[in-house]
Amino acid sequence: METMPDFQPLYKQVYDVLVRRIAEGSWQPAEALPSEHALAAELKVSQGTVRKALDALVAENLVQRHQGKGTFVAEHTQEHALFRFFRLARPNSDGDRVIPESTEARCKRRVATKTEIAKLHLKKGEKVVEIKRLRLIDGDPAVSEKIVVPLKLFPELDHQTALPNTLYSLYQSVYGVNVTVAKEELMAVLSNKTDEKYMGIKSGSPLLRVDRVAIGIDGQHVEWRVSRCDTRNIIYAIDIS
Amino acid sequence: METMPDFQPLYKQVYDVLVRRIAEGSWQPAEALPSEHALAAELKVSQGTVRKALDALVAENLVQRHQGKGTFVAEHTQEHALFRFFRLARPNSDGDRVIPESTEARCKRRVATKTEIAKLHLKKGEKVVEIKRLRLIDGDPAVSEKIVVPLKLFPELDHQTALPNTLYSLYQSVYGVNVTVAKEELMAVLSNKTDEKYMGIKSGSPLLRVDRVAIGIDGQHVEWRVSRCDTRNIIYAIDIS
DNA sequence: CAGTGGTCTAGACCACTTA
DNA sequence: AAGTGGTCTAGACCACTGA
Repeated sequence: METMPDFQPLYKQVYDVLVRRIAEGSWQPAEALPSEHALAAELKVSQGTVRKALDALVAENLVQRHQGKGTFVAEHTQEHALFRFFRLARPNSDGDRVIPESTEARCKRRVATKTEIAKLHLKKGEKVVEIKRLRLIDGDPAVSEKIVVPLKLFPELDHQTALPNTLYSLYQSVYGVNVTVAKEELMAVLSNKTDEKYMGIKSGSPLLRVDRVAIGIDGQHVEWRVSRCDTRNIIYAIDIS
Repeated sequence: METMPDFQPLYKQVYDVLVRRIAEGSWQPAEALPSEHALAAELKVSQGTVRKALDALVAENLVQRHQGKGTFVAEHTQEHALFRFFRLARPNSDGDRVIPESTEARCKRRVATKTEIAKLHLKKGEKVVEIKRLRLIDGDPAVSEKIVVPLKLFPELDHQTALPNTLYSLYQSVYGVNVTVAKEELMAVLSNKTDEKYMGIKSGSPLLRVDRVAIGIDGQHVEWRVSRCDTRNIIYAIDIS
């Protein structure tokens, strides 16, 4: 194991190499990495050490292993890591998550408000794109979303045709922005005239207000999102473990 | 490694043994387990196998390792893992958690209702202890709690003098019950007469209702708890990462 | 210094997949 | 049958703690 400039554990070095290669796209999502033995031989370490590095990658959901088949770059574009950020479930569904279907969005481009400047760490006068849309569950209005993102991160986002049901995959594929972390604040509020108009809810009904700031891989504040949920149709489910 | 009735991997068997011993209280919280070598010798497996079992225990926060010192049963009695289960924060506090102080509790012992039988996986006619109490933040009512636990897990709980602010440490220290996992469902509701009476809230105000089932180390359903939060005083904060 | 956890190896064998 | 990941070992050495 010659040439060891750093003072990292070996498996950590192997881990770093693999992360870099995956980030560079050396292996396409859903295609297989070299076998553990092959990597061990190439990197001049033992299979156990490669294995430990891969364990970490699996824990972070960057790769998936399938016994007898191989190790694959995870495509967490779909389903997968998505449910980390969408924690809604039908009432009495024992926590099985659902993502309510979204309807046509209304987009606006404008200067950021004071609140938005604070939430997204913007400069005064910076522009944002605001997206409003409704989500349905079984055809009934369940969630109204207001999404605000910095225009500079997502140029022309407001001119995108047909926004996907979950924006985070669009952020990643079109703009190269990876949302990795989010901070949410939940509170109960009463529905107002707007809710009444768009969601068809009696005003004065209770709504669950979810205020989320999504944060990117470099710590940038990527998105501010306020969801107002009618918890008769959908609840917010959390597994603490 | 004789006598191997099951078909579990060795490290999993070791893991199970250790979990059982921790659950039985063979080692008190905050005291050290035998060393990896000692466990390996006793259980007739290699140190690496013990290590892998311990890795799993660490991942679940049941034990903590300290290089050079030893491996310790986690005491998530204090501060520590406690905030895993108490995710309340002051509004605009940037997610810094607080645990509102609890006031005098009202205890009752009675037969479980249908809902409680379902939530806690009880048998018909089984007895439960119901605890109701209010939590204050800066002297103002913030959360009302209804806690229901099986009497058989916590005999005489209703006669305990002075329940602690956080019950989970009592469950652990007095009854040897470790809460490791919880499932929560959040929804918005309107306050009712009872809320009005105890929390001094106008009826018709929005409340955040948190429905939690706490689950023990062996998967037992340990506690059902419904908290009703006045989110003007306190919000529910989540870090997704 | 002895004792603990942390890393690493080389090689063995098992379980699963695919051809 | 060959190739993959999954488990397991015995023993080595390193890094940290505390007497």
